[in-house]
Amino acid sequence: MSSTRERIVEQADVLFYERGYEAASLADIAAPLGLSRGNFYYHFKTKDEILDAVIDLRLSRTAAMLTAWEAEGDTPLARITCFIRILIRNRAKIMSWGCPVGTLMSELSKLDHIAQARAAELFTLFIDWLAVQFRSAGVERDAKALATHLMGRSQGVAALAQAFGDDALIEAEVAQMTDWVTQQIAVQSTDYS
Amino acid sequence: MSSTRERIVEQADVLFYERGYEAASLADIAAPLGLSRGNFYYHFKTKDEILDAVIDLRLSRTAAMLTAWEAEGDTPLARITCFIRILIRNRAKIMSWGCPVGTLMSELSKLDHIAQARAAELFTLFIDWLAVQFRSAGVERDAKALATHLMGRSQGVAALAQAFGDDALIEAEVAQMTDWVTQQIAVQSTDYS
DNA sequence: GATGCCTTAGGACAAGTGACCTAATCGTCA
DNA sequence: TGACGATTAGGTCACTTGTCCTAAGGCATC
Repeated sequence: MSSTRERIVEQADVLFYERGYEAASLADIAAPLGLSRGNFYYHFKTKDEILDAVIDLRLSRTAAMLTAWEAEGDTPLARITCFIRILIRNRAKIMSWGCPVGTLMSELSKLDHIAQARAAELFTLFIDWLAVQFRSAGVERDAKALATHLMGRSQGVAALAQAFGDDALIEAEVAQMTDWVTQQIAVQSTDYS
Repeated sequence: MSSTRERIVEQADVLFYERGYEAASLADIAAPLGLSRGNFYYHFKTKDEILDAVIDLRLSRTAAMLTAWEAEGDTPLARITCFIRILIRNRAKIMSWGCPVGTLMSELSKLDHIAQARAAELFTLFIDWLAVQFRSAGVERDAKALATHLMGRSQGVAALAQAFGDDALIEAEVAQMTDWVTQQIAVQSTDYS
């Protein structure tokens, strides 16, 4: 039983990603749902409220994905690899519309939108989780910096993939990122073990 | 003597960067120039034509900057460092509005805009130039891949800087990128010299 | 001074936007 | 069945958008 409100949020989530927040109109969201444009006001007072709900949805989905990765990988390296490999798993979407987190952040920054800070939490969610993984791999000191670095690397790959639509580029960079993580964990554990 | 057309393009360049292509209206561009909105039609038939002119402007400015770097640095490493350090030189703008190239590409992708391909040339310009530098440093084989990698790294740093507005993050990553380049050049020249 | 071209102002236009209201419909419970 | 609250459709509102037209201004040349 998906309520109308939930369906609106899910459709908005898709269109905000594929077209951008501003370019996606309420009519665009309403049409595929078979809803009239006007009754949005019952569920949401403004378009910004829909954006808030979309960010909430993404935050909870991201959190769920991260906990799923905890179970999926039995070593820190395996879990971090789950993160890296979303670039490959979602490569088709990324080549078309970029990273959902990065492109939203970018647009909200230019609009000076209030939701900017909440959208940045999506980044924080990933980075904090990665830092936990690095720490559990024995990297205590630079865990946060390594996590941020990895997040940046994946953002960069997404940006270039979107620009060039290049499959091979993604795979090459993913391989490099995996090597880098392996090396970081190895170096640190020999240093401190 | 800057013609009205040139002033329009320069103002559009700024606003397309700070607000985005769609969000920047013709009225926004006309107002600070003291021009009436209507007479844009004399210089440009459509808004898309203004975008083309802006991309032309950016392409020529980028090309000029790259040749300036050729003269500025006397070693490949010094020249590549010029590239890396634009992240620091433009850090205030980057933290507010991201990378001009990356954010434009991202927006045009979502709009399925025809100019997308031409905007990607901005990336190519940088990458080709970087590849030349790597080659002249003795790195023959992977020059293109290293150049692309470096471009991606800087895109990632810009994305995170925009999200978090963090000065230290930029400096730390810039230092890492410089180290990485030094290492790549050193490794290759010992391999092949 | 008169001619003619380059340039500009100002407004009109249809289309689309988010916001908002009201009347009607639906399902549920008494 | 009747009533009531939750939900929706349909339409209006003021506003902004890019596009486009027309009349007038500016300015050099003859």
